[in-house]
Amino acid sequence: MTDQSVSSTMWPTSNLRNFMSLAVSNLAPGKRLQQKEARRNDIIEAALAEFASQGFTATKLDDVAVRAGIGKGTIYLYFNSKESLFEEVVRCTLFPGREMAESYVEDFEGTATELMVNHFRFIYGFFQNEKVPLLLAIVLAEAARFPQLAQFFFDEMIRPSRQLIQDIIERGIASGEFRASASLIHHQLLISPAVLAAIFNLQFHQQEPIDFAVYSEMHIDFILRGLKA
Amino acid sequence: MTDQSVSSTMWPTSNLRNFMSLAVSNLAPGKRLQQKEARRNDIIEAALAEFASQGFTATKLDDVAVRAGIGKGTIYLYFNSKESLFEEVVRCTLFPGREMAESYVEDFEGTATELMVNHFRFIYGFFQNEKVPLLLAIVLAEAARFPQLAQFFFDEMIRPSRQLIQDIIERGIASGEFRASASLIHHQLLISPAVLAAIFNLQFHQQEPIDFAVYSEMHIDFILRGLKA
Amino acid sequence: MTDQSVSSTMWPTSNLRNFMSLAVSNLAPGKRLQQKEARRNDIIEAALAEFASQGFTATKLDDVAVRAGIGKGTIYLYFNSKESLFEEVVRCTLFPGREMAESYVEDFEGTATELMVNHFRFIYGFFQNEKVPLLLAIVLAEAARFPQLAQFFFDEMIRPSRQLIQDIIERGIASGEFRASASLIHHQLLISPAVLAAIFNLQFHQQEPIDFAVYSEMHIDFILRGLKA
Amino acid sequence: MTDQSVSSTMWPTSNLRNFMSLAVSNLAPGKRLQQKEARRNDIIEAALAEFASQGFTATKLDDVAVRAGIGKGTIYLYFNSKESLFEEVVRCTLFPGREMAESYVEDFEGTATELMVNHFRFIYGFFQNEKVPLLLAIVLAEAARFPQLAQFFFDEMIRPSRQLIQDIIERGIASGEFRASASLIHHQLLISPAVLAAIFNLQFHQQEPIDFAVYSEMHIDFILRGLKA
DNA sequence: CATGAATGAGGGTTCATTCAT
DNA sequence: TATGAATGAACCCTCATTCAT
Repeated sequence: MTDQSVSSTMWPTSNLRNFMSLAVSNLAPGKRLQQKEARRNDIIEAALAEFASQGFTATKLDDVAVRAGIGKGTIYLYFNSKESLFEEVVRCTLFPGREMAESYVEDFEGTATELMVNHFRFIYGFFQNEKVPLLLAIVLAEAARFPQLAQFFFDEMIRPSRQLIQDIIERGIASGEFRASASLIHHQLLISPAVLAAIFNLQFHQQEPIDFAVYSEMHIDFILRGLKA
Repeated sequence: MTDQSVSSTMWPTSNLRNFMSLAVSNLAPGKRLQQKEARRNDIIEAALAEFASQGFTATKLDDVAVRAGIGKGTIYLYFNSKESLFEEVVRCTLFPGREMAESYVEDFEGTATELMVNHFRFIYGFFQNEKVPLLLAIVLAEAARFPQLAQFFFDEMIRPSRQLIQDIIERGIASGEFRASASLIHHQLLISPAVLAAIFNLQFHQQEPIDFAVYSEMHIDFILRGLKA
Repeated sequence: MTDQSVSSTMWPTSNLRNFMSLAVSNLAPGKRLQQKEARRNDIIEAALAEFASQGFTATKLDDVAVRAGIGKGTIYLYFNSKESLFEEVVRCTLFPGREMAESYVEDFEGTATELMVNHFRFIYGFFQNEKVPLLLAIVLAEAARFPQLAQFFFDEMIRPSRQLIQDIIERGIASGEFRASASLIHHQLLISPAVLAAIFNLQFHQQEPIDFAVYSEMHIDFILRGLKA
Repeated sequence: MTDQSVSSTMWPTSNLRNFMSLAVSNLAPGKRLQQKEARRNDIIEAALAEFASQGFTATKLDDVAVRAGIGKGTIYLYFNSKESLFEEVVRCTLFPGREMAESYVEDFEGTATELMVNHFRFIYGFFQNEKVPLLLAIVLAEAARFPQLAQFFFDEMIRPSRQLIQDIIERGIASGEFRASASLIHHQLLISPAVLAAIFNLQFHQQEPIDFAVYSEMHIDFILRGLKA
């Protein structure tokens, strides 16, 4: 195996599922505001579930309302439209992962190899939350007709994700762990197998589920083989 | 470098665009049947264009009919529903690529390395047809709501695609070109970067188009690094 | 009385009600087209009834469809929106009157006084069709929020109406029947009592209906007093 | 000319704009009641502005509340429904004009001609307040669907208005200024040009605004010609 | 008294599907 | 066989009205 040296600092993937609720429920000034915030979260959570199972267009706001246990019109007290609700769902679901990854990479002090390994383990952990790949699939499929969403997704998710990986690669090149030509590698080369596997696992799990534990380690091993000096 | 040794037998990517029309216009018994077949193809081609640019739900059968130059009701003489039309479109668009790839791999007589290189060059050539990645994106996003389509897609596209790659890998292991442990590699590890890059190139080409010529060679190089003995 | 000299050529007000149907049912090429045309008229007639009794905003297209004996969606085969349907209703209801008046004035060969008298008798006859004043009231009330309609109404109804009256006045001045300063008179000064009386008669007929026969002659007499040399 | 003899006692049109506020702020028993009354006026004023610019149906109570600087629910502490609020707005906007006109006519001691002239000058001054004609237009258009409003409007505005004009006419006949047959003249004959001109000026001012100063004097002149002995 | 969050019926509009011609 | 007019269910969104705080 190539990933021998991988060490200590593992990602606590177990609590990834609580990202969203943690992220939104800040301290609230008054009781009224607190409730409003809670209600807003209810809607986002219900919408997430509906979008994930129905796709964007096929999702009915009625169903979102029913699932959230509120009236149909209430949604419009919190969001301007179905589309902006979807954007919020994407934001709330995907942002926490990005932020955690960013701060982890920044603070990490081990070797680049270790960091790369841990970063991808984190990614796989994040994708375990089945909503994430579903949203990714929806965005990938419908981005063309929602330019605003496409821009937002590119700026806030794709670009930062690329930056992280490039940073890690640069660090590895500087330390002599990775080959110099690795700086040219497009980050999609590295991350695509994780994204697609997550999506496939959802959409085709009836046909043939992928064993993420095995798949992810093989992927990481493959990456290290491709990068090593 | 790993990618220099690639040789001779290149794919004639230039005529990839004609796949579909070729694939569908099979021999027809009588003249009447021939016309029916032609009409059916017109519809599929028109539907492909619409599905590709609008997505599944947003595509209107009116527009398909207009583009095909026929009446709206005529579509229902050839297809039972919008959904089954979509399935046919997927089938007709993706099958030819599979079949060409299969016969190519079967007949190839060079090294496994060469074959792998050419196979992926073919895949990238096939994905150049911009309809293909869009259909993939749609299938990936909506598979959950079209179980029949998901099953068909898995059986007819994913499984054969995996088989091909595994065959090539086995051949390379047998010849000593690839490491023995490569037989365990999931084919998605190898193919995902091509699929996702194609989709990204469509949905985010406004943000940052990928140079396929560069990307594909880098991808192939990366694969060979990961597989080599 | 001032209107003594009024003579012969009276307006056949009795058939004013048939304007619309006459105006639209042109000869139709094929049977299919004929039916489409008929259906279109059905919708306009139903819409006229609904708009007249409910006003623009309060009119439900469901009700229009029910009254026309068709499905709700059918309306959109003939009109782009509720607003454009309303425009068509206005056009079909008010145009015939304008055109008849124009050709009558042009062809008339008697004195200006006679012409003025007959013109206003025609106007009162036209307003007997109770739909007309109702549409006028709606336009007057909602024009501000439908600029397109306002423009159309001004160009096609108000301006031509003014032109007719000014023509008659000029003719009377030339013949010495009317005072020279009458050329400065705004046409609204002359026509407003007819318009408002028609509207009042509809909206307040429960309170105190106006006897049009008496009112119109008094109005005409008043006009002649104000114009005479 | 007929309009030169108009004399002295002109209407102080300058302060017509303050009618409304004056009219509503009656003396209030206690301080609490005074505040309630003030709040009520705020709502009416805000509603007037909204109704005038949006029409009845298009006016949103949210906007009224925002404009009044109060909560949305508060409106229902003062009015039973949107409709009754509208009635109150009409009442408060149109009443003051009626009352001022009535007392002016009653107290006037000059000739009937002078009185008629001044009365119409007052009317035109009153209509300068752009809210008035808009409310008139709305009432005219929607009276059929608000029978209660129609009745109120007829009793409180139309009938008194007619009475005033008939009084002036009678006075003129008695003094020999007006022809005897003038007693039969319907008051709408005289007042319609003012009403419609005001409405037209609002709804079609983009197309062709009417110069009220000129128009009103021509109208008055026309009336005197029609009435004179 | 005052608030404003919550409601849910209802409207305009779309579009897959049907069927008479 | 082919058509395209007709349908009507469904969806997003609005807003007058209510009521717990």
